[in-house]
Amino acid sequence: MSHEGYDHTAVEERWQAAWAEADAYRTPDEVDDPTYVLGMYPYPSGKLHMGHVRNYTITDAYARYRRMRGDDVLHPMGWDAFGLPAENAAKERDTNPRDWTFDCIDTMRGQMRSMGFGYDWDREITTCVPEYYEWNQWLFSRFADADLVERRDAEVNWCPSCETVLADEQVEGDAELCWRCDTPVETRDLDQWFLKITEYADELLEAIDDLEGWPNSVRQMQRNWIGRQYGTTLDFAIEEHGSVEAFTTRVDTIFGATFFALAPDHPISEELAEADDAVRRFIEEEADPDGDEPNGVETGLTATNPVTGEEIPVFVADFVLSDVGTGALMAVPGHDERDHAFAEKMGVDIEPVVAPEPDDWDGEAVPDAPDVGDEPFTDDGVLVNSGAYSGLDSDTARERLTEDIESAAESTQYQLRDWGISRQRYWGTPIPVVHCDDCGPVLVPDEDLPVELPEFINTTGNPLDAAEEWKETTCPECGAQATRETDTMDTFVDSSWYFLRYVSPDLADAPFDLDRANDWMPVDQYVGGIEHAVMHLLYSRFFTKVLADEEGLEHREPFTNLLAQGMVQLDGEKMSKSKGNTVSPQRIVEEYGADTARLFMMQAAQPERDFDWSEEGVKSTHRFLARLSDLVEEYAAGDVETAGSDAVEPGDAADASDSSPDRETIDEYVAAETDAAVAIAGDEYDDLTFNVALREAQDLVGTLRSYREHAEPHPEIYERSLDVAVRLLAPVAPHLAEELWETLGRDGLVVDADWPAATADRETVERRRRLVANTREDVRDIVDVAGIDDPERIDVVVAPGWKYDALELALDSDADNLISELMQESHIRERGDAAADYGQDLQANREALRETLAGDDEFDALRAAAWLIEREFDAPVRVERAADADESVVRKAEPGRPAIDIAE
RNA sequence: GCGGGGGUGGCUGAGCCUGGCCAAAAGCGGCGGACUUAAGAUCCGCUCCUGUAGAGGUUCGAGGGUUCGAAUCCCUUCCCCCGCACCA
Repeated sequence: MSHEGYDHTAVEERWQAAWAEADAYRTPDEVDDPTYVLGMYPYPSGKLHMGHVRNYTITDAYARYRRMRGDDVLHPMGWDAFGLPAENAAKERDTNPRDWTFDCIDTMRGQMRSMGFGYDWDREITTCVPEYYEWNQWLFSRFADADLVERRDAEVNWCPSCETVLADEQVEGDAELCWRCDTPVETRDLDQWFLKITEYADELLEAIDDLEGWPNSVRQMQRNWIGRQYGTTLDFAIEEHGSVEAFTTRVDTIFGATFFALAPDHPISEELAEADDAVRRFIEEEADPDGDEPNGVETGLTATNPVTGEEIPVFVADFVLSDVGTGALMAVPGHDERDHAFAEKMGVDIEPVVAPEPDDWDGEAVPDAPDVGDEPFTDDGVLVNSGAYSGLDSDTARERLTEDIESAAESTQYQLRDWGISRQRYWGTPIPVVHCDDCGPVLVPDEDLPVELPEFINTTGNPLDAAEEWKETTCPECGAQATRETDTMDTFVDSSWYFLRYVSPDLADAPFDLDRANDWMPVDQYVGGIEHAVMHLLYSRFFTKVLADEEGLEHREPFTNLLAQGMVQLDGEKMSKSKGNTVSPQRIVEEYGADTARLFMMQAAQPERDFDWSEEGVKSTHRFLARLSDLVEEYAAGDVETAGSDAVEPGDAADASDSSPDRETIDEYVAAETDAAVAIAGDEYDDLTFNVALREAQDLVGTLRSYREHAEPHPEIYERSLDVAVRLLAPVAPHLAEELWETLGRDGLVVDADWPAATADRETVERRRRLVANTREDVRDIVDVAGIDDPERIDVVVAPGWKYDALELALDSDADNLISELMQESHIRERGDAAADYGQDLQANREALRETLAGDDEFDALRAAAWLIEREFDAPVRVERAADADESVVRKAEPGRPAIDIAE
């Protein structure tokens, strides 16, 4: 037989063609509620990388598994095709973003096909075509109808050289340089379009609790991001400037507020800067919000504490951020780390007003004030030095103070900001707005959508600004001359609802077919990188909720189960182009085949864990597939001697008098292991723990190889087991599985085959395997320790029935004296000393006793596995019942542990 | 700092939820053997220490604890990774 492996290129191309021919992955519109399996669609950057391969292998394997289980499956793919890299690439190559993007898509689609990913390509979507992005515009209008769109001034990163806005991620280093041209980035105030995601902050936060199919890490990251905090707003009067609102979560510490601080860009700070040089100098030169050190400048003003009436100094301080709370805070150095540090530096008073709650506190007494000179006390406790509020616990004090202070009100703050979607770029969805001198910004009417992108103009700034002809239009309201909005949308808008478009990708009069979406959504299993934990996943949840409220979608969450897949690393480091430590999927496919790449990745680790790419591992996987291929080909070619037709059927156990392990017991062993593999692999595929499922499949193949080597396999059992092994591997190695399925003479495609049926109780399987493994190990130990070079015969003797009975009794019994209880059973008592000895063993190990297989089951299991021992030691093995064996040997046998006697 | 996830034998990596069958799967690497003219592939073993009949000892980051019994449960501590963060 050949050990060259198989011709993976030929096999893979052949079955890719066959699948296409058979339309194997098509999900018809008529199906009721398919299992929706989705991988995050890629940005078409040019080529697939290993991260993509892993991501899409996971979804593909799961989709194939569900299909074999009989589900209708929806498994689509598309392209996140808008984005700045296309503009840059177009400039570099002197082409345009559209052509470049479609080239990339063609390449990547081809690579996906060569990986054997089974997508319904009839549902392919591409976000950069007007047929898609017109619905971004339409949705923008619906959001506007629902009062969820706002245009306002915002501060953005601006590169003066590229003349465009940069995302935060595109500003590099502490020096804040443009990622493209290393120009220092400036901030600019621009009119920006926002989607009011904060309107949904509470629901987005609270519904996280019910996302039980999501990893905790992602759930927690979203909670942090939304950052809801309950507290109190209240006014401090600043002389000459009136009242200023501050937000605090610790109004219970207000008696210890010894100064007041304003953000450098707070309106009052800016006002002060005009008159006060020191303040101006601080704001312009010293303030360093990114530094560790809190800096500030005294304004000479005072603020009035609304409770105590005390006048406290007002500072402008750089640790106060204008976008947190109200940009102004009451500072309590006795009970806040940062305020403490600042007070020490500026020489402000530090007063303790909360004491730790004493262990034996009666709920009323006022404890001694703690020493907060060196360290603040930041926990809740009992109020001290707080007038009438002294002696209250922090919680109660917060409630009362919020009630009692006239300007105070309970207030909830969020870290989540509204979503600024304006981008001053070409390659995105034009925001469907026209600016009219008289009417202001006006939405483009639905019937005029889509607003299509004009031809790309290679220019330094925003090409849309340069598209004079395109820009000029008329106002939809008054008909006057007007100009188009030149901002395009953040590409996260595209991806916030693309999973709905797959339901009806060609629909011309709505973004998605509502009835079908109601049936098909939510996505049952979503798989993607952790880098999207917040942005994409939060925006998608937001869109889904808005669509539920405004458009009749009957689902409020888009993704039931989420898997954040781990990274593919090389030598413990993330693969990246800049480090040059990438492994090209294309090379792997050429060298070893797609099935090898897929199988290697899936068996290397749990899908959510990082793992190291290993060329050795790939080779090993490749050899495994070659061995499997050989095994099946050789059988199909009739090169395997199989037992004749007079062979005993499985389950038709050999008669008990025949105690040597015969061929038919081997058949039983193989049949049982096959059932076990099916049951376990199925459970594990369900849980997406492909690594464990595949281990079963690989072990089964190993067993079958031994079977063929050691015995003349029973034709039906052998063929069924080969058939099962092929099907267990089909979700992950689909091409070779098809090839071997055909070789075995099966009808149809394995992709359409049923998952094999088998009943096996996992616990029993594990006990059986454990018994066999332990027994083999014991034989090895004995042979080794006793220095037996060439065993002549090995006897394995199962314990007598009464010991199983005694064990059973011991397990059930709660009597103090087990022995007397056992001796009440005449069939045990009559064993005399042996019974007493065993009884004592049981008594001594009372707590550690474990249920074993029944005696007959142990006998059968050992007989079935005897061939493994024979093969290993090249000696005949007799598996005997106690009654048939020598008493001196039997004595050592216990349930779960047969006696072993080796003759030299 | 807060939150999340980890630390297992030469390496990778299961096991931990649901304690005993765990000196701890599997793969890789290493060693020995079979096959081969040889290499490769394949197959059979070994791979913490001691041991002439299945035993004993010491191990799962460290230290305590619970338990008849801990890689597994609890507490403390150290280290690594990820996310958030002068967040009022």
